[in-house]
Formats: sequence, C-alpha cells, structure tokens
Amino acid sequence: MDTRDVAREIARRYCRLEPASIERLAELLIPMKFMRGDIILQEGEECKCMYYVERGMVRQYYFKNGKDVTEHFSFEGRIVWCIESLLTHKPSQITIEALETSYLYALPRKELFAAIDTCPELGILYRKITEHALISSQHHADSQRFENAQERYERLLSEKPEIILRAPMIHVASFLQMTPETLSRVRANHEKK
Amino acid sequence: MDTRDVAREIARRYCRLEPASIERLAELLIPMKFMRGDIILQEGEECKCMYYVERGMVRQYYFKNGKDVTEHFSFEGRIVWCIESLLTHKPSQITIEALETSYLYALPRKELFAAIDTCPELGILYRKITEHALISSQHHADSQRFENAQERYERLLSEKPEIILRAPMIHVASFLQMTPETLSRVRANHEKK
DNA sequence: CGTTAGTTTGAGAGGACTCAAAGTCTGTGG
DNA sequence: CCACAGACTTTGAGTCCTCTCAAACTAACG
Repeated sequence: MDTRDVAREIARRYCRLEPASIERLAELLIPMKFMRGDIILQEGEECKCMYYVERGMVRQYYFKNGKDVTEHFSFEGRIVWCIESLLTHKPSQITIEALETSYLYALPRKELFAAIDTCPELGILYRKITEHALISSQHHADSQRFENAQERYERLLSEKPEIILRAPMIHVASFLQMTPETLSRVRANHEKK
Repeated sequence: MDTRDVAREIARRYCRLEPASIERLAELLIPMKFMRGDIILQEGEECKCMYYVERGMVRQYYFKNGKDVTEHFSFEGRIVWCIESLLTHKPSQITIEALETSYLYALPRKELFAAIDTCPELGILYRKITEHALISSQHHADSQRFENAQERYERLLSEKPEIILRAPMIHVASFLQMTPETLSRVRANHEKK
C-alpha cells in the first residue's frame, strides 16, 4: 500500500479532502514497520508525529506507582500519538508499543503544520483528528464512570471486539480498569449467560 | 470591562495574539449576564458558542439514569462549552447553568471560523483552547482513576479551592464522583488531620 | 517434559454505596 | 423577632463490588 492510498484512507475516515490535499498529505506520510514488542514511542521522548495504523495493533501505556497502566489500544484505521507531548513539546509520559507486526504511517507534526499554511484543508483534518480523540476519550471516561466491571467488559466486547480478541488479557484488564482476576471472573460470568 | 479587555485577557491566558487579532477577537465577543440558576445552554439545544467566564461560576451537568451528574465547574478565566455539540452540530447532552451572577462573553463558532479564514492566529487560539480542554479532561480522568475519595477531595481543595468554597456540596460530590454522604465523611476526616 | 508466564478459583478485607434517621441552617410568615 | 418548614449535611448500620493475597491450574516453549 503506498502513501497515496493511505492518504485516501485517512481522508475517508476522518475528513473528506480535495485530490490536491490528498496529494499533499501523501507526501508527508512516512511508512514504518514494527514487530511485536517494538517501541514506537518511548516514555521521555518528545512525540513529534501522529501515526496512522494501516495494519496491526499498538498499545499506549504508562507507569503509575510502578504499575503498567494501559491507556489505549489502536488498530487498523486509528491514529495514535501522545496528545500532551505533541501539543506541549514536552517529553511523553506514555510509551507506545506494537502488540503485533504493525504497519504505521508517521505524520510529522512540524511538516504537517507547515503544510497547513498552504493547504487549509489539512488544518481541518488535524482539527477533526484531535476532536475525534477528545470525544472518544470522553466516551471512555463515561463508561468508566457509570458502569461496573461486567458492563465495561460487555461494552468493549460489543464495540471493539478486536481488542479482546487480539490483546493480552493482562492489558485488557488494565485498560478496563480492573484486576486480571476480576476480568477472569467477569468473562466466566459472561460465558454462563 | 469591554470586549477588547476581555480579548486581551483571553490572549494572555490561552495564546499570545497580535494586536490586530485581538481586535478581530474583540469584535466577535458578545457580553452576557446570567443570574444564579439561569440556564446558559439547555440540553437538547445545539451549542453554537464558547463562553469565556469573566466573572462568576457556572456548572455543566447532564442527567444519567435520572440523576444530575456534574461534569465540570468553570469560573473566572475559563472557557466553557459543550465540546461534542459544538463539533458535531448535534444537540447538546449537557446543560450549563450559572451558580452565581455571572458575566460571560460568548464566542460564536460560526463567526469564529469565518474569522479564522482571514486571521490564522485565531485558528491557533481555537486549537489551543481545544487542546487545553483535552489535556485537562485527561488529568481529571487520571485523578478519578488512581485516587480514592479522600485523595480526590484533597486534590480539588488544593488545586481548585474556588469550587469547594463556592459551589453547593451536592454538586461538588457528584463532580468528585462520590455520594454526598461520602463527601461529608471525607471532609470530617480532613478536619481531624 | 520441565520451566515459566498467564489464567482461574477461593477466601477475606475494605472502600464506597444505599437506606434511614438525626441534626443544622436558612428564609419566610405570623 | 421568633417559630417552623424545607433543604442540606452529618452520622450510623448494613451490603456489595472489587481488590489483595494465595494457591491451583493451563498452556506455550525450548
């Protein structure tokens, strides 16, 4: 898949673009390949790109009181980056790793912002991507707020089954904010129903 | 306080602006006054503006299973709006009400976006405001995730004492995601220490 | 086939919730 | 100016969900 196809795919998913803008976007994208376990962004580094996941699955996590906390999973069609670091230019608190062999396309912030000057549609694209992230983080927070362990699991299973099918349970548990033991009980209970 | 002063204030807090941009921004701002209990944005309406709080305090809330859930408080210097509604043009799920006599300055989305075409600095301002919201919502989610009731209260007390001092306890409790009973016990315990 | 990581099952503890009742505060009307 | 209604806030008792700690089980890999 070349970068033009990927640019088209991004436009389709996030924000309709004129052919000329797609062309500009395609020029910015940098194809990358990561194997399972590879680190895409290391905690402490500044996050200088957004990454479009063309194929594969990645995990964002950080350490809190010595424990590995999963903040997010991203797979085909999603865009992943450390929001705070990209915006503030400060070192990222999170790490992004590949859970599978993954084909990503990096979109460097600096080049993107430069391109926006001559191609306003890309500014709209950037805005849409950010807004997307904002809304989806609010939805996740809502789910955490009002649902118990069982309900959070059922919701994830129905909304994003890929995560449960493809990611290690221990990370799913931490993403769903429960212990692996609780997740195991929740799943056993789900089977029975 | 006239709109030019407010525009300057916004620039100071969110994003340095050239005098010309401040002028443009000042032209967009619409002063409004609300009394305690007045509704600024009603659930079901589309949110067409951001509101800068020059003086006073407002509360954003919504109903979940028939219960009034406080999502946020905003006071002097903050900007308040229904993010999802403003972005998607769909009806707002949240209501914004004044908790005190409040002086707000509305910034209409449509006019702002039109102004961005000729004044790119306002686009940056808009981006900064959105990013601000994104980061602060992540911090709040973090606090909810890792802290118990006591710790959440202590954090709010030290970071945003205005809320505890000025808002009704029942709303503070719901903002901190605990029952009023729990908040009462937490406060009693805080006194003892 | 043994080692090791990951998952399941069990027992017990604790934090926050619900329901209920008592106590406080505030504003209005006699 | 006092008395009382109504709305908060506090205190108490009991319950439930999820956590921790521990042990048993399973599966994958060399």
